[in-house]
Amino acid sequence: MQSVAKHFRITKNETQPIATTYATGLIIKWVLNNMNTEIKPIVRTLDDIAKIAGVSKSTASRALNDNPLISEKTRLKIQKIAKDHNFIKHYGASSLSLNTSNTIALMVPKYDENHYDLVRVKEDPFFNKVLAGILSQTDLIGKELLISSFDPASPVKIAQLVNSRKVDGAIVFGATDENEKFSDHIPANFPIVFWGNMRTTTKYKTVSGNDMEGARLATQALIDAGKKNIAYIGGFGESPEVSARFEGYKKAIHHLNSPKFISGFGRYTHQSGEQQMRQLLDLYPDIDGVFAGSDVLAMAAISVLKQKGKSIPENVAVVGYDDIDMAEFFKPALTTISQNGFVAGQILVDKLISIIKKEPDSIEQRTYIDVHLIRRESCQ
Amino acid sequence: MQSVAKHFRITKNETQPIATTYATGLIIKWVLNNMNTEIKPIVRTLDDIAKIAGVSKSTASRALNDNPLISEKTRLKIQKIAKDHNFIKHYGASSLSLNTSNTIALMVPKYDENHYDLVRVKEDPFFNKVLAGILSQTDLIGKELLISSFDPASPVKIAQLVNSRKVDGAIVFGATDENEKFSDHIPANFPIVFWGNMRTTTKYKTVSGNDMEGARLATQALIDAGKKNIAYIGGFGESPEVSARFEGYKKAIHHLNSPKFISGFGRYTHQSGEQQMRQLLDLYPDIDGVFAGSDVLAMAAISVLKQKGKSIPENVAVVGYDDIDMAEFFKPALTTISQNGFVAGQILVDKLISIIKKEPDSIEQRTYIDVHLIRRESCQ
DNA sequence: CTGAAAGCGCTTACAG
DNA sequence: CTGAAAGCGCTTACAG
Repeated sequence: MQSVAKHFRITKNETQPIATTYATGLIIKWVLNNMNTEIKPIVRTLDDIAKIAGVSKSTASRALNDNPLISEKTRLKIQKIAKDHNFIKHYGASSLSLNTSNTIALMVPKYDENHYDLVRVKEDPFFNKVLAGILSQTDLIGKELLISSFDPASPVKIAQLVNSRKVDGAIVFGATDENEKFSDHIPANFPIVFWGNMRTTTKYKTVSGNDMEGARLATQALIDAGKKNIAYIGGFGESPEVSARFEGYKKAIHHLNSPKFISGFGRYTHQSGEQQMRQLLDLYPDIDGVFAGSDVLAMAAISVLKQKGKSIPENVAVVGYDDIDMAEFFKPALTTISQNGFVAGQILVDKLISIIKKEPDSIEQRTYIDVHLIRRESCQ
Repeated sequence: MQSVAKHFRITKNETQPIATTYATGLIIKWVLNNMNTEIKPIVRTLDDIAKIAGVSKSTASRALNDNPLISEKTRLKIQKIAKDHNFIKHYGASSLSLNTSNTIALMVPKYDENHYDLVRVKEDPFFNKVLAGILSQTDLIGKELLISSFDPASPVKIAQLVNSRKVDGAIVFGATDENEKFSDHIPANFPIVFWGNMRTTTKYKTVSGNDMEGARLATQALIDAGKKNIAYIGGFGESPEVSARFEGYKKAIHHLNSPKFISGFGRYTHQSGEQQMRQLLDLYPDIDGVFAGSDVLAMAAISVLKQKGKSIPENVAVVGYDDIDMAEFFKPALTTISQNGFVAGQILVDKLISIIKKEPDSIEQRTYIDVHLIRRESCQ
């Protein structure tokens, strides 16, 4: 059935069977450690451990799993043997027997709507923070993390990964649309949690930033700084996040003056930010405040404003969004909205675990992470 | 043995056994789809598929694995049945039988030497690019990726993950020291590849940037721009990368003048860059060129130089390293060294797979990824 | 080209 | 508190 090679666990060096001896019922496999000719037996399976300890593999299994049925003496003895032999059990066998993987998946979009390959992973600094939070939390609770890309146009891969029992559930990034593809392949009670606001009210559980509130805070900061003609750049319909930021801006501004805004099509690029700011200044030369939907856009806007001879924040105050690392060191340092991505990652893991464990009481449909205004030079 | 719940694959909705019928030897499990009361049978195992197709599970297994023994007619029939029933095989069972995981690990350091938790994941934009390259390549060759943190002081976790057969091998980030811990737990022929230069000549296989050559190119660009008093900031011993960059600088400069450098202790922070630049100007006021070991340091240096009334690049030219996204939009746009992290990720995967497959001919001990000079305003 | 059977290495209900 | 045995769902050498 299996090849001979299979009987030798990868160990310190190229394993090489030299002799097979039967002693006290235990098959001892000797291996030539070809670096320093040190010879050591290989312990591969629970059965090997059991035979060394002189117990059954049932007992060995229970001992290693801290099953209270086993006496402390026996348990400690077996655990010591396992440790001394660097025994580690076969994950696949465990997973087959228990029908659980002890692993969750992080699914990242292979393409976004503009077909940029893995752009979220490659270019979004916020992704790093969330990933770090997810990793930290999975580590804390003793789970492993699989990371995999998927095509938002055919999310069946997510369902397959769970159905194969390779993972117990999935955190899904960057799917902002609950399209038919999702609804068709993935039921509402599937062990899955989304990062981000969905474009439509969705049946799936989500964790997201509070974009509306963040945008309101940002705009309010401009109002509090005494600004009266406050514009918005960053688009208003491309994604739920963008829509929510635009709504937050309008909410804060409605009693002041009519909204001044420019739609930023496509991505949140520096180039687009410069172009939007120029158009805005042409249309409304009396602007004295700008809320930009991202820090990159804010920096682009500031560079245009400076070119036009405006001083920041005296003539025009600017507030960004995201609090990227650069925001602090930009001249002028950027006032912006910060969301704790690390905490978001931790919450995503906890929420997914609750869903997997079916703890309906503790699972809210929508979880929002806090937003904070970081006040720096560009608006104070 | 197993609970009843185990017999119901997670499916469109909360699974709920309604009746168990025995028909033509096939146990048909009916499930009430409680959203729309649609009723559908569940196909969980190869055996189920085999019975529907009227073949043995041996044949079903071979057909789904495209085994050429099976006739095309039978194969297509079985594959269609599997597809129609959204059948996906149990990963753990497959893994146990084949003793392979079809998965590789990406190990990231939980702590660096200064005990910053997951700083690499959280703050290194280059990590994103490498991760995207790794993901893209594992996807291409049909492997999955597990990402896990480890404590560099006890890398036994890496060996355990491989020995449990949860992964077939590992890409290790951010371990720049081959300390005894590594040597003790992980043999030279272990299926593992490191990102980065090791501090000492190591027995392990590595992929890394060509830091010496990058630094030489950067310094040469300053020389080519006619600069004579070229300084270096960025430290010279903290890590192999930093050492190599310092060496590259010295190599390019040796015929020109005596090296001028400041050690940057600790992390490559903006604050540290400003401090180093101030010290350097105090010591050598006649500096006309600066090679900074990172773009962040270069930006910090430029901000200090501007404060001191220097114009860039006329009075002092500056070259950075990394080509972070911001480098292009900084004023002045930064001349810098670029390494293709995405390609590095792809190479890491290919190299690890070669190691796993034991293709000694095609595996070089050290692989260096290309470095390029990106010429922008700060040095031209 | 196909099938019956053994095996992969765990876990655990059952019996003692 | 411990063990023999069955079972998890695959794969494949062997026999036909």
